[in-house]
This record gives sequence, structure tokens and C-alpha cells, in this order.
Amino acid sequence: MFEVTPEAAETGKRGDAASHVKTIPMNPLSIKVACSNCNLRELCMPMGLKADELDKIEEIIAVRRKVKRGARLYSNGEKFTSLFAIRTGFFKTCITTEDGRNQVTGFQMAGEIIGLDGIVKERHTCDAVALEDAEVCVMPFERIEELSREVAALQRHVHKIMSREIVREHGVMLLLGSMRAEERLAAFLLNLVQRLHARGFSQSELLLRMTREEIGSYLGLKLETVSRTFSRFVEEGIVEVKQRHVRILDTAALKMIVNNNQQPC
Amino acid sequence: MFEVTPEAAETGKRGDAASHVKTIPMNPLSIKVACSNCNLRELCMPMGLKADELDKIEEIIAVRRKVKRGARLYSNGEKFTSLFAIRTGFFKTCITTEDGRNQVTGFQMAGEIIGLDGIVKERHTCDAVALEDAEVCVMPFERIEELSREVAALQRHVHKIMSREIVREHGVMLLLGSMRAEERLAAFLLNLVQRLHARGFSQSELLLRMTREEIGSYLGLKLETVSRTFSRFVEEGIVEVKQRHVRILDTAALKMIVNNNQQPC
DNA sequence: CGACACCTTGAAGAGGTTCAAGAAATGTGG
DNA sequence: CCACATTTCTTGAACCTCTTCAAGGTGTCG
Repeated sequence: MFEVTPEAAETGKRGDAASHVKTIPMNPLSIKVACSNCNLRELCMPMGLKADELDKIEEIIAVRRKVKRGARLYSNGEKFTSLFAIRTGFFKTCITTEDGRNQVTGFQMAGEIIGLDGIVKERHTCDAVALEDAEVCVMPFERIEELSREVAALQRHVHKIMSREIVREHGVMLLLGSMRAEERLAAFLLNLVQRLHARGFSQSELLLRMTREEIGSYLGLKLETVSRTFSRFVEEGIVEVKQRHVRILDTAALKMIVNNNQQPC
Repeated sequence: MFEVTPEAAETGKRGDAASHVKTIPMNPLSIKVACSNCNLRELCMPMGLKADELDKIEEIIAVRRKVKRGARLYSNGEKFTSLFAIRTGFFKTCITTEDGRNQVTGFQMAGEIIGLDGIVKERHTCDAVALEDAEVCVMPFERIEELSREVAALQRHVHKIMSREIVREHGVMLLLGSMRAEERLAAFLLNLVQRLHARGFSQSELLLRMTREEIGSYLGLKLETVSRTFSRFVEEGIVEVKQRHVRILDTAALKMIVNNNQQPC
């Protein structure tokens, strides 16, 4: 059913990202890195820096850290010290309340920055869980702040990253507050595939890294509803679904579903 | 039914905030201000500054601006130049999509900072509408960034404000994604009254500045559902409601509704 | 006072949830 | 490497919450 193997879908154009980076082993969990060689640079670094500024910024990234699938990068209540740039792998962030409520607040992939929730209270207020084996660049926040005071481009970059997260969450609020199940799932798939495409993956094919339950939590739906909605999309010929492998057959139809069933103009 | 008059509820301890501030009229919409005298200082300024740092920061606030009820402080698509600190009044922020969806993303009151959505694209991505006559301090963002590079405490403060907004939105996602109508409205009321209390108003009484429809948009409910849920709370003796005047009779009951109907421990 | 915006309430209906059962994939240990 | 346990996914049926549509009431402001 799928022309592209799971491996190919996972790897894509940038599949060999890690192999280009000089690394100096420090301990089993951490290794030195160099941003200048990283091909995710354009995703997590400011552009148009002078050479000496770039040198400085490279010093921010103390170490890299590997996170096994299912393990937490950080947990609710944990002391906040660093932001993390995802090098490889896929994360979810979620909040859990004492009374047992649980909400996935986002899914994050390579090149995205994670940990911003921890700044305000100097403790993390959510969990970040790796949904596949992952590696992150550890960026001590105090170093970021220090350098931001010296390099205006970095300062602006940090501000934009935080603002982008705020705007993203506005979009999720719109989704949760005003969309029906089909619209939510369509928006979710389009968003995922668009972000993957920006990283060199297929526009039409994706491998979900999360369960139906996690999708449901993110979209404010029960897992059965997610499953049923997938089935409906399949019936309508909009997607092919085989467990976590999804192929989008009719992107326009998904867009129409999201846009309140209006023709795109 | 209400011991406190609407005026008293509106004004509260800090009702005469504006009268303490030296102002130099500049044009009909803008006047010079001094943070050092503002009794909202502790809400929107970093604490523990040296005198010279405080002087610098005061220069950030170029002007104040009045916004009439119903008018916009800024609109979607508008060029972003400044953040705004609310001095008096009450705002909603909302996004509207081409296909007619509309989502209130937040309600903001005195001492809160508004406009963070505009940083990432240097254009605002939502509308900020005054729900009552309001006055804001205009803080040009370039000046904020400049001074943040000089005053670490201000830099940290800006980061915390943005992080706080991210965490707040996580809470809204939890609400929209996992709560039923009663739970949403209870959480909404508790949140409002808690923020008002922090500003010197009553713990049990509040005057809603927004319509049922706006509450509904924020909570992902239809206005009829909001109205019915209010009525149910009244029947159960949890609140008194007379149009936009709300008196909370049983805070514990509201908390129990939010906490998944578990006893608070 | 009349026009308008806002709020309340009822009845019917739709969409999503819950409960339940079984199938398919995945992981584990011998 | 296979057998078994576990997790994940799908589907059906009944139920419930919220929405939709409709009508009437209340408050406000020029």
C-alpha cells in the first residue's frame, strides 16, 4: 500500500543529519556539538550572523543528550535550567493534573525548541516525553540570556521563538474551541505533514509517532472518535491508513474540511 | 441582591489608580507617564531594581493611550511595534479566520501585558478589543529589547511574561480539551475572581465585562450553554447571577466541580 | 419610548462519548 | 524464533451532552 518504506519516511532527505556533526563524547548521555555544521541550523538558529557572533552562540550548546523512546526529557515540577533543541526524534509535551486530567499540549520534531514553559517559575510545568529515540541539544538558559544581551540577533530570535509558540497555541485554542472532530483531525494531519515537508519529508505520506489516544488528547477527542474519523476519511478516499502509516490522497479535501467546508479560493 | 454596587465592584481598592500618576498631555490619545508612581508597578515591572535601572526602564514607556469601549487596541495584520501594559480597563483578544471562525483567546485586565503575538511575524495575528473604556502604557518593543540587553532583570522579566503566557495557554488547552461545560465555566469564574482579588477586588463578587457569547467563544461553548450553565449554578445555590453581576456563594463547590468532582484535600 | 443588543428557556436533534468485544500489531521471555 | 502477554486499534450500540432553532424576556441607550 505504501511505496515509501517506514525507514524512508522516517529518514527523508535529512536522514543523515547526525552523521555530519563533530561530536566529542563526554559521558554516556552527553556529547559536544557544533551548530555550524548542523543542517538543522536554519530551523533553530538566527540567520545572518557575523562569524564571531556565530562562534559565540555555538558555545551555548554545552552538550547533547539522548532520550530513549518513552523516557522523559523533563517532568512537571523539575527545576528548569535549559531549553532544548531537538536534533532527532519526536516528542510530546503534556500536562497532568492531580485529579487525573491529562492534556497533550503539543508534538515537537527536529529543529523545534522545547522547554519554554519552565522559564516563568524556574520549574517545568509539563512533561516532555520522547515518542521515539531522540537526541537534543542542551542550551543552558542562563547562557542564552547572557549571549542575548551581547548579540541582538539572538535576542530577537529567542523572542520570536516564544512568540511563535504563543501564536501556535492560539491556533490550538481555535481548533479545540470551534472545530468538529473531522475538522480537528484534518487540521492536525495538514499541520503535521506541512512541518514534515519543511524538513524534507513527503508532502503526502507520514508515519504517526503517537497513539490514537495521544492524538485524541491533543485534539480534545476520545481515541475511539479519532479512530472512527480516520475510518471515515478512508471511506471517502481522502487518506489511506494502515495503523500509524498515513498517506494523504486528497490534500484539497482536507483543506476544505478545515476551511468550514468552503471552496478554497 | 448585591451589597456592593456595580461602581464599587468596578473600582475596588485600586479604583483611583490613575489619579496618582503625573501625566503630561501630549496629544489627545497619548500622555507621558511615570512607572515609579504607578501602583500596578508590581504587576508589570521587574522587582528589586537599582534606582538607575528603574530610571532607564521608565523611559521605555513613551506614551499612554486611551481605548474606548468596543475599539481595538490593535488588529490582525497590523504592523507590530509595541507591547502594551494595561493600566485600566478590560480587553479581549481574539482570532478570526477567513472562513468565519472566531475564537476569544483571552481576557486581559489591569497590570497584564498584551501584544506578544505580534513579535514573531512583526505583525499582529489577533485583535485586541477593549470591553470597557481603557488606558494602556505603550512600550515600543525595540526599546524593550535595547534595555533588556543592558538590564538583565528586565530581560528576565520579559522572558517570564512570555513564558507565563505560554503556560496560561496550556491551561486553556486543558480546559478546552478535557472539561465539560460546568467544569469550564467554574474554572473560568475561579480564574477571573482570583485575578481580580490579586488586584484588590472582592473574592466573591465580580462584574463580567464580556457577553455570554464571548465567554462561550473563550470556553468553546455556545452562548446558550453558558447561560444554561449559569442557571444551573444558580439553582444549586453556588452563585447568584443578575445579568453580568455574579456573586460566588460557594467557592468550594466551584473548585470541586473543576477538580473532577473530587473532594479537595 | 422604541430600537437594539443581550440573555433566558424550551424542544428537538446531532455529534461525541461510553461501554464492550474482538482484531491486529508489538514486545518479551524462554 | 516462537508463544504468549500486552498494547493499540477498530467497530457497534446505547447514551448523554451540547448544539440548533425558536420564542420571549430583560436591559440599555439615544
